Amino acid sequence: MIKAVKGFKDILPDETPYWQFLEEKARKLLKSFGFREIRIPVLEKLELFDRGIGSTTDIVEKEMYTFKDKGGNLVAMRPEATASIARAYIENALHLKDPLGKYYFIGPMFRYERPQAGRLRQFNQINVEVFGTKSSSLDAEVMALLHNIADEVGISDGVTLEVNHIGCKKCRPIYRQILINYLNQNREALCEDCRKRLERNPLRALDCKRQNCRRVALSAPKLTDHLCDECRSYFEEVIEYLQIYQVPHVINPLIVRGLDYYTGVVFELTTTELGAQSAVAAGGRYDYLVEELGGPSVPGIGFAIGEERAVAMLKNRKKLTPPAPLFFFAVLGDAAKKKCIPIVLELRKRGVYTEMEHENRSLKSQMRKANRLKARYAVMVGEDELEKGRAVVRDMEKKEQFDIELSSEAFLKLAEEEVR
RNA sequence: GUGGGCGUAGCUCAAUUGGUUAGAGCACUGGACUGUGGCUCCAGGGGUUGGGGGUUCAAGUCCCCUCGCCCACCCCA
Repeated sequence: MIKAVKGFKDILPDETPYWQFLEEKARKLLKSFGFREIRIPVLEKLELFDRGIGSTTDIVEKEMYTFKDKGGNLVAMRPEATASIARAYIENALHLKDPLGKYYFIGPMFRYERPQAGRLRQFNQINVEVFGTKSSSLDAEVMALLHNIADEVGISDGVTLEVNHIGCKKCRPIYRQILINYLNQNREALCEDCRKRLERNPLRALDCKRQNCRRVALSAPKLTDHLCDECRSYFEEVIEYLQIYQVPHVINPLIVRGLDYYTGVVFELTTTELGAQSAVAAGGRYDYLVEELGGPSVPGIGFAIGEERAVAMLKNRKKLTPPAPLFFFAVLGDAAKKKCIPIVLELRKRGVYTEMEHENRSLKSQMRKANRLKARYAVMVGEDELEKGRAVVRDMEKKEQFDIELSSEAFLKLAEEEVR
């Protein structure tokens, strides 16, 4: 048997209603917040992620699906969307055309990791990005959007929005040095990985999950205490605006992003419902990304929602089922079938979900199928009905039956009554 | 990449210290006065017990290898 590739999963029809629900709610809110959909390719030049995400990040170092195409170009399947969207923004000179710069994208990402609960090699994200504006109220608004999506989907009771500020080009290097000095003093207590991080990306030692490292991290100099005046007041404003936007949140000075392009405000939507994975969504400001990718000096902010994770939470609290037909046409014989097809077709054209039996099975088995599909009405048409030009309609819920004219008009009328 | 756990029917699971033709529930198909679902009853289809090798008179059960899945580390969405 040929099976799917490790870490790649089918999303079966029983599950897609949850995905549709999530995406519909998200799209609705995104639209009302003024975001427009953008669609980016799966494949990009490797260089984009190297420069965008950072060549020393875990994602780029060991998690990318990278290969040489037949033309000899080094390409990679996107491990995240922001770098691609920034590339599209630059390539299409959207900074000159689009006064808002608000985009969203829904699609799969690829990272070569060991799969486990809440973690796959192909996973889906809802990505939200704003280019061109740096403003504390906008930052709060973006988080408000995230909070509203969680709320609308019905999972906000299980999540916490954690916020932090990781400094700018000026103050981060200063803090970085202070942190390096502190970590060096506590070098003995750190795990091997964190000692490596010390050299390459000391901030990430702060969110190491090992006991000892956590202890060191907790008493480490706090980034928020070392922000420059500009960053500090900006962060204070963001927190103030979060209150005005009525977004529940906590400040967590240990939040760090794993991607190099983040600067300033960063945030995570976390939960305890997903095994070892805690982030349902995460994001932050990336004010130098566009410029670093060769574009104009344009700031940005965005976040990504992990759809699998959001869906898992949704499933924990809501039962969604596939749509059930309003009519199931149980036909006895070819003459009946031929008579019903135009009616079924007309109903479907009018948007009424209608099923019809195609195998010439017994009425009993057709009724069983109607029941299994949870059809509201079973419509029985056999020789008698053909003669009279009327169909027997059984209301499967009320267990009552009656007969109506065998015409699309009669069924449409019944369908309309059902809507009311 | 490193650990740990688990692989028996479509699904959830049984199968005494190794011991007859590997069972059950659910699901599926058909039937219970021939044109009526759900409940009940009856019957039926469906498994080279993940794969390979070994030990044994005898292996789902023990040993080895291999593959797969899950969980955790790590990392993150």
